[in-house]
Amino acid sequence: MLEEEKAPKVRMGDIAKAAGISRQALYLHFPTRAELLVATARFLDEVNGADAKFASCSEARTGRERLDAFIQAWGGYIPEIYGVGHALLAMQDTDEAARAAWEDRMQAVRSGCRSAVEMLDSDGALCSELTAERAVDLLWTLLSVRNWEQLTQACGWSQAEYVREMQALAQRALIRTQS
Amino acid sequence: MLEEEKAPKVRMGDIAKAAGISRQALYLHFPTRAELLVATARFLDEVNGADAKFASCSEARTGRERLDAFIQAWGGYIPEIYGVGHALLAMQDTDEAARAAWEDRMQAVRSGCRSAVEMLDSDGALCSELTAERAVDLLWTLLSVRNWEQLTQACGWSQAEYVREMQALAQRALIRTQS
DNA sequence: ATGTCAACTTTACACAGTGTCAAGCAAAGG
DNA sequence: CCTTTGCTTGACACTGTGTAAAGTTGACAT
Repeated sequence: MLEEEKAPKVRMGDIAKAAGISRQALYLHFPTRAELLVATARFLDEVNGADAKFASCSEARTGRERLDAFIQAWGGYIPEIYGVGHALLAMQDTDEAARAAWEDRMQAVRSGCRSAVEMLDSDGALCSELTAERAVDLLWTLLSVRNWEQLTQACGWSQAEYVREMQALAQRALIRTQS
Repeated sequence: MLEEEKAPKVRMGDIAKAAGISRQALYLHFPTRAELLVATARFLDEVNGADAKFASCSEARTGRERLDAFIQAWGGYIPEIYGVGHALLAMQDTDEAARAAWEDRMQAVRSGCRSAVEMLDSDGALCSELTAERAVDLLWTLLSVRNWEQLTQACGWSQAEYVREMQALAQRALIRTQS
């Protein structure tokens, strides 16, 4: 349901109905809407084998390979959690639990960015205008779910285009030009 | 009030109280919360001389100058409308008027991006890996309010750093490397 | 002085969605 | 047979938006 266009408008009652139980029964399983969404996100991670996808990144031997692999993995992962993510993002301002849950996931992405940047740095491949920390900030921002949303939704990019262009952009943005 | 941290939580009653009138009187002036916010945005544009700031971009003689000038102008403009913008963004999913109003403003930004990219292109300075359209998509996304928010809030960049880094990034991202 | 109009006030209410609470029912299992 | 578990139904509190109606106040016109 969350993937069907209007994620934030899926109400507790809708979910209950779809599950074939009463709205109240839903509250016997999940204390709040936020926690239901968070649990859904965790469930999706498990089902989709999220860990495995990201594990393959650490096999990369150069920083550049790692950067590409990470963008591929994360970029391919976004659409799978976008439904839940969107719903969670929509309640950031009103719900502390939702904020914390999302923040947590984003910090995980950030540490993925950091790994790639550090590997680039130790290869001596990091763009000379950037410190490692600043490069992490930039990459992390480039790869935000909102940016994916804008590019694939508003700009009409396909998933494959997104990954390809983002890899190319990240290289121009972060990697020292050979000279 | 909108600039004070928790923009989306400013309610009609809060505004009325601050204005020294009753909540109902507010509805005599603005039919809905969304329209009040939109009117506020327009008002801020006027007060801050938004047009003038962007007009100076078109004086640039090279694409690169124009790119820098546009990022400077828009980047400097974001903090001025961020309060209202944030409140408007927060109600995108629930309020069609808010969505349309924001979309409208963002299309204006996009056309600023397009002007800069086209000038770069006609200078022959556009990165060879990019079509003009794709460059516009990228620049527009790079300069999103959400990205500004993430970099200045979550990453702790100062306004000056944001502008400087964004100009540098845009150059690496869009401009053909001299070779 | 009287009338009228505009801007506002107070009070009340409809509506949506979340979350709480309490009483009851039905099937499973010692 | 009795208890527990998982549910059901129904009612309700709360928040915030927006609507509606009746009353007040001051300015200004005749």
